[in-house]
Amino acid sequence: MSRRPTISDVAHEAGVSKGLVSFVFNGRPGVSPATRDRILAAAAELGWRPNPNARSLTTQTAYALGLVVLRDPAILGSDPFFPAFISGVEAVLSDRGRVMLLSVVPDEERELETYRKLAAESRVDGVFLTDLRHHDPRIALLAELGIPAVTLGRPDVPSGFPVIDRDYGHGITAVVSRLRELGHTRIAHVAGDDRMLHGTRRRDQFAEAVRASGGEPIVVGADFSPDAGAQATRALLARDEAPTAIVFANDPMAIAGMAVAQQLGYRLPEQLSITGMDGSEMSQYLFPPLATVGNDPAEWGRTAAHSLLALIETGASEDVTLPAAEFIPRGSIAPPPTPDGSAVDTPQQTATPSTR
Amino acid sequence: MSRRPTISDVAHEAGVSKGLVSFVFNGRPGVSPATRDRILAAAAELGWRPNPNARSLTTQTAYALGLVVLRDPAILGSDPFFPAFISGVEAVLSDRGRVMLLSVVPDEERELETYRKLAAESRVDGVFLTDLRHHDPRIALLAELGIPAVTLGRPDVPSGFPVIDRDYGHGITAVVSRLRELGHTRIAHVAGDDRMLHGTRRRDQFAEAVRASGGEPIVVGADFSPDAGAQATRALLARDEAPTAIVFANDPMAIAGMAVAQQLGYRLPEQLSITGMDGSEMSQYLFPPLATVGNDPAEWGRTAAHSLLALIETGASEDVTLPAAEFIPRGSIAPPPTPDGSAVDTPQQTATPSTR
DNA sequence: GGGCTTTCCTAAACCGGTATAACCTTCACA
DNA sequence: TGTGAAGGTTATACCGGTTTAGGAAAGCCC
Repeated sequence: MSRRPTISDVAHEAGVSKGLVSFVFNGRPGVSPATRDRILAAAAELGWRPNPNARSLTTQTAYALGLVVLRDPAILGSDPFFPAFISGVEAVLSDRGRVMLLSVVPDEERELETYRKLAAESRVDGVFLTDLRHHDPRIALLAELGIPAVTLGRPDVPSGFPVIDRDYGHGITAVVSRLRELGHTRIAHVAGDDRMLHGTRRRDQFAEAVRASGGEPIVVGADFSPDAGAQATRALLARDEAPTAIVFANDPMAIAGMAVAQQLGYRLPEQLSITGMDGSEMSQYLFPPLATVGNDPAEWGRTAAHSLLALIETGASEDVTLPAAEFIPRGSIAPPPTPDGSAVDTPQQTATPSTR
Repeated sequence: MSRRPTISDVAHEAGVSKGLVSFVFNGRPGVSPATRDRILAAAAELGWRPNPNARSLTTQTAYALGLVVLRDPAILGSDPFFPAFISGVEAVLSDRGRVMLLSVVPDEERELETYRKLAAESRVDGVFLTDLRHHDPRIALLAELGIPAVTLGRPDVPSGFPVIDRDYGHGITAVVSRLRELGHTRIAHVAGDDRMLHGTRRRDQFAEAVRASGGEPIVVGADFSPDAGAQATRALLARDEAPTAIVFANDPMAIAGMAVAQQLGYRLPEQLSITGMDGSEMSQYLFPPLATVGNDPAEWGRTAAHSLLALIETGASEDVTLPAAEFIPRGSIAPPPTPDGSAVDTPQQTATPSTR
């Protein structure tokens, strides 16, 4: 209804000048305790809070952090990372007087344009860089624009920004070890998007883990989407020597892969072991429950937010390493089918008569 | 590196006063075409864009819209609605000079506090109200704060805000009809969160559809989370007269429900039909593919954004009805098991010997 | 008691825009 | 030829804060 109170209203109410009110709210010394209390009381009574837009003008601070998500809208919904990541960021921001500005863009051109716009309009004090790509153009752009940033993962280009990272290879190695222990020799990987750093890294870590255990990695490319995951699974299972275990680069692909295998008549996990990555909430509610590698997006969010705020407020730029990713074993893995038993129990044969 | 250009820089560069530059960028008449071009050229050369913070001061506009999401962080990740909704909103906003401000809060207290803060700080010009609850306190609060809003769904309390809605009952009725056609008589519903309007509405629409077709609805409460969906499914299948079809109030619960049934030894869909709601991307990549009711969150986003902008910019407040929700039939439904066949093929019996 | 700090406070400029009143030309018209 | 209107432009106040310079009052010292 009535106009929002301003600093002048508070000053008038407390019988002081605007400047003093500002001093109090910025915790600056040189205000007597008595007046301080009077000002705080006046502000509380009027329900006044400093207007960040006005503050921005003089402080050259936007009181906001940005997140620009480049996503094919089609596969956006199946990715469980962002909502949890954002809630982690928010948990930190809510007490720090900053808000989060979110943008979802369909392609790289719009993405870079969005950063330029945020910069030109002084909308944000810093940004989170997620889903790092190879030779990611955002790093140089943000450096040029002078916008502070933190990267989720270590870029493959020179970057002065703090890095938040986690040893994900640890979990991947554990997956492969466990599968080898169970007796699997033909272990395949359905990889994520090759343009993304964590797509190829997970692929490399998988390959390395398999080789380290004396095996020969089988890898087929995909892009983190359930659709690609399903196609890759179909291709793998159509091979002469089909793998007995498939390690998917994320949970949505693994879920789609499980469905493809089941449709082909595979009994899971007896005839095919499957694992996912990223430890989505859904994974434990599948049948069989999906073994996966934990990731904790909310922890990424909290940590990234702390780092970014530290960088902005104090200039402190320190890399943070999150705890190594842990393998979460569940019912979707088992020993491979025995070679002799496979004759009577070939999945494709039992599958053929099925109705769909 | 160098200071961001200001309107004065542009004015100086073009050899005119600040006012004229402002006129040009606000599309006001009374500027000669020649000067107009000169000003635009100068602005382009300097890469200048009006600073929204500064504009806010005089225009009393924040150039931002807000979305406050109240979510138990634990179930945040499994909900595919928000990412797609946001991308729909963004598609509209990106050309309109406004950004989206996102907040994720863990409880109602923080939620309301967040709205108050956004208002007191003039952070947003309007907000989206999603996940409407019974007697939703946000409606009155926003009216009191004077913040424009649009609601996704029709509130059960007096509200002057525009309503974006979709006849979801249409899809639910289609689901029930189809199941009845197939011969199901014991059709159950695993309901969503009772505190949410769409939780109870879907439940009511289900019950009504079943009764209209001459049946007796079976309903068990849940809360949209996979965990609750799994528990509800277990409870239903443990009944003496277990349902032959289960209609879940959203896809994540349906996925969890499918897993529970499969774990109990049910062959899907022959022995149990299952449907979801909200038409998530994942649903089609399951086995069997999950029949569901479409929803198109991105369309909600685009529409809500248009409505909210119209309300803010022109005061136009018109309700919008999206196309009725359509049933998406898929492989997860089939005729119920025949009563005679059920003796030899009782799920629990074949399940018992299974290893886990 | 005069000079010097210190403490507490105010006035005013400033941030980068918008909005308004006023000004100067130019031109049409009587 | 004087007058008024229209078109194009500038000067300036203002939005709601922060920041700086400076001033009044009180305290300290010798």
